[in-house]
Amino acid sequence: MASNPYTQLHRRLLQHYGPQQWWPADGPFEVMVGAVLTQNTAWGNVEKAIANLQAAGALAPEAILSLPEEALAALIRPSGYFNIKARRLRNLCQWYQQHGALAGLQQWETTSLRQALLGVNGVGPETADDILLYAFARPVFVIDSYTRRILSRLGVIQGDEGYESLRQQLEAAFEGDSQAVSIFNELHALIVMHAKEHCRKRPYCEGCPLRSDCVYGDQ
DNA sequence: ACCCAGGGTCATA
DNA sequence: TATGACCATGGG
Repeated sequence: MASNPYTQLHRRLLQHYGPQQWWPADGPFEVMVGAVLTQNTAWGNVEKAIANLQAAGALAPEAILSLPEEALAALIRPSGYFNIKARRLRNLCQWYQQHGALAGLQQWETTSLRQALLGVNGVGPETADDILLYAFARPVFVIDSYTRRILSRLGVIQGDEGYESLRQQLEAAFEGDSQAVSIFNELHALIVMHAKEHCRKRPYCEGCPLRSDCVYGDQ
């Protein structure tokens, strides 16, 4: 297996934090719901919203679609942007049902599935890739602001690359690796873990695997 | 009181 | 194509 800055980052983070076993959800559909709800939102708030949906028996596409949008919005209120996200959840559920739910969608090729997801209003690149990787186990790397930040700080990237460009760069680094899905799964999760559990609380991560490379905050 | 969080869309130039 | 406004709750 090739050694490059990305495989090294994966190794360093994995050794320090251990396997993350993402996505924190019960099944593919719940992954999809979480992917929409977590848009620009702290995960803790998403958990509350999902708990509300669960308690209301609304953690299924039919249930969500049968709910008045206003009622749906009320349930997901803790996750913020609740009016917009209620509409986005509905869009996603409609799309999901129209294409034969999980069984139907699983048969699509990754590229087609990605394009179709991006066609849903409210599903952008990152949300689509969350769903592809964590709900459909496709070898797609999720680029988020943390990834951009860390790679930029490590000097691996410029920082102003477009989403597609970055994604393909990351995926190329693991080209031919039969464990790509598993590695992409872990690396994205580890990057988020690293950002959440360590660097946000301290300017310099004491004992963190990125050491002095890891500087959060401005500049 | 301020800042940010596991983004995305839409209107404008 | 490239900015800017907007969406909104909750924790540090």
